[in-house]
Amino acid sequence: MTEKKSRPTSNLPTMQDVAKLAGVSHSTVSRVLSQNATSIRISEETRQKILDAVEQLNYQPNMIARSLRTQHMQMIAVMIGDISNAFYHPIVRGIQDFTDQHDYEVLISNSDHIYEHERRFLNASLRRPVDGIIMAPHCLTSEDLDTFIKHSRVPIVALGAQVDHPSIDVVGGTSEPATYEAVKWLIEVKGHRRIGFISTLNQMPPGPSRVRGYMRAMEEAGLTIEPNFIQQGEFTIEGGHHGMRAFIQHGKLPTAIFAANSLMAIGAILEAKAAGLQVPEDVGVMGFDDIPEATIISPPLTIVRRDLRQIGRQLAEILFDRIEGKVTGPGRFFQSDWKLVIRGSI
Amino acid sequence: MTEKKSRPTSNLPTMQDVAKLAGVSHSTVSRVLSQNATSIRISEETRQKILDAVEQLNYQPNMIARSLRTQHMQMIAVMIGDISNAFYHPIVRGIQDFTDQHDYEVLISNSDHIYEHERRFLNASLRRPVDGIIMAPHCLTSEDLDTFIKHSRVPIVALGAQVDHPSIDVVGGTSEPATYEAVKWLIEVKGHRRIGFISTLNQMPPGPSRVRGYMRAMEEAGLTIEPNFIQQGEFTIEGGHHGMRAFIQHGKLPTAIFAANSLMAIGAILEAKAAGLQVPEDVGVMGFDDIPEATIISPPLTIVRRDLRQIGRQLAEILFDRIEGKVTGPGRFFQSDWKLVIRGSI
DNA sequence: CTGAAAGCGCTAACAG
DNA sequence: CTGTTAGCGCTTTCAG
Repeated sequence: MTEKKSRPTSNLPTMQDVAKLAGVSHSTVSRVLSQNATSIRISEETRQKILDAVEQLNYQPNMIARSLRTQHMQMIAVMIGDISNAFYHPIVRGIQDFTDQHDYEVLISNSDHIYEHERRFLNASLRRPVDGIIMAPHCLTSEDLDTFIKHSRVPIVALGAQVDHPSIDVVGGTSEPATYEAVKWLIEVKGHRRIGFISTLNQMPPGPSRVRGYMRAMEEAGLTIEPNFIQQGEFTIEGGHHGMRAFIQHGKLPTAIFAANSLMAIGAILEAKAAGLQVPEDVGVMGFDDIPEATIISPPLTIVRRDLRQIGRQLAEILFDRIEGKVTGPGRFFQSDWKLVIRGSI
Repeated sequence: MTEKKSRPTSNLPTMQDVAKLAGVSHSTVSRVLSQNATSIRISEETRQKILDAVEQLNYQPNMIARSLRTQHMQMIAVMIGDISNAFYHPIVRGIQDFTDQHDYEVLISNSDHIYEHERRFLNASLRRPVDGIIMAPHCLTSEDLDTFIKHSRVPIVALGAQVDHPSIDVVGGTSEPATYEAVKWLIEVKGHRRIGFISTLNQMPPGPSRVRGYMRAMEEAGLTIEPNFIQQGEFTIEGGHHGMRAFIQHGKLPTAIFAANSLMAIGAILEAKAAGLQVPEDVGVMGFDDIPEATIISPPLTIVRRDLRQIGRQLAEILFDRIEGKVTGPGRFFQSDWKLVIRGSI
């Protein structure tokens, strides 16, 4: 009844309110507030009036309206596999280190390594146009990505070497060489000859590359990979349980087991200990990636370490190169560093 | 040069494109696409034409434009303390269980328990108007929240009993009673009399409530809390190291130590073992909240368990009650359930 | 049942 | 230096 204007969709002050209070036009307010280095200058007097009004009303520009106009959201979307997996935490942190500095927001999705979720993520990023995408794709085919790219110009950076698309930047490529080096170290330095491997056996990254690294090292050393040397397990603690159980049931235990990630390695150790085995005396275990759990488990896990937070920062940096137009052209590839961290588990 | 229209801000098809292709007006397209149960009906023929055009162009409505119009984003903001803390993972998952179903997006921020970050979060939620907020506030004062609420109608649900604001829903209230029960159990069932406690000593939740629960149980049992029984430590593994080290250096070790969260409990166990102590023989340790690390550590941790994923779902549900207008009025309070899970560490 | 037209709040020419 | 104006892409009256 007392309403005068149309529906007051929100009680937030708008630029108009600020303008009215300051006695100027809304575009002047806009100019003061978005002080992009346009050579235009505003008289110190009006500027101050406006700033006062802003203060008084606690005005905050509406990002939706701004986005609609400028066609960018100040927001990137990040798809990780699983928020519960500590592997992703430093990566997300690294990304946020960067986006915080650039005043961008981060939308996080879990794919759970499910194809449908990965597709949904892509579509959501289309509908709610984000300025860039960082993803750790697992199931997405090159075609999916292709279709997406055709429909949208949003730059994408992928984590993991598996995405093979000419206009997607990729950070990764550590899986094969790092696994190779690690297994080689197991053979040459630690003297193991019967080395087992736990990984998923499907085609989803990073399983295949790590298996390849393992096989290359074994073959180069002239070691035979016995049929039961490669056991199946998901990239979780349970996967590790499962893999180790399979080894134990087979009877002829390898002397060392390389697990394709550290969660599996931990599961494997837990399972071995539960079965009354000593680690590393009866069987050594090695993992991939340094997660906090690696030093909680006893014995602490020997692992391949990458600087995950740095990788996160790098992902963001690479993405922003494109968002800001500093880089155009075909997708680039960045290989991460890694090193062995030797602890007690092998 | 070949451009006809103004700048093609994006190559995404718009509703106009669909309309043109289908030979109708864009408002008709809108009506077909946002099939809100308005009694208005569209002829099956036009509808099909439009749907075909949508399909052909792979059209996805632009959420920014829609949001500007409808004044809601289909998005909620979640502020957690720290993405690396496993405590938050099932909570975030629970929230996403709910939002996925309702087709809402989730914006995640870490506060790192830093006041400035918490304020920034609130302001960001104002600028980019989200439809609702779920937060685990640590440093924010009631005044901060008050100011925020005055400026915005966005509903807020807080995790933890510490927020005392009449229009914020709260889920929590487990800290004091659960700690009390746990310590009581330590005394009555396990027969401990010298029980230590590790927590932060500042006023930031959930420290104080847990300390209170501990003190109440001790006092009720007529047990004296010796000066060195309460040790300082952050809510991290390092905090636990630190606390346990303090106990050890003091010489007179309690027989049992309750750590205000499980990360600290793990740090404490690690430190005790490093010092050559046996857990639980020399000193028992108990934690708060069931995180995966609790069963990786040896001995596995005895803890207070809450159904964190369920709490996440509940948070979202409570929030949506308000987003959808099903609930209005003063803030409600929801107490979570908990129970003791007895494992090897005490 | 469908089209025309009016904005949501903001930015960015274009005039003055 | 500042105001006027024209949209960004969509939803939603209001006419027809």
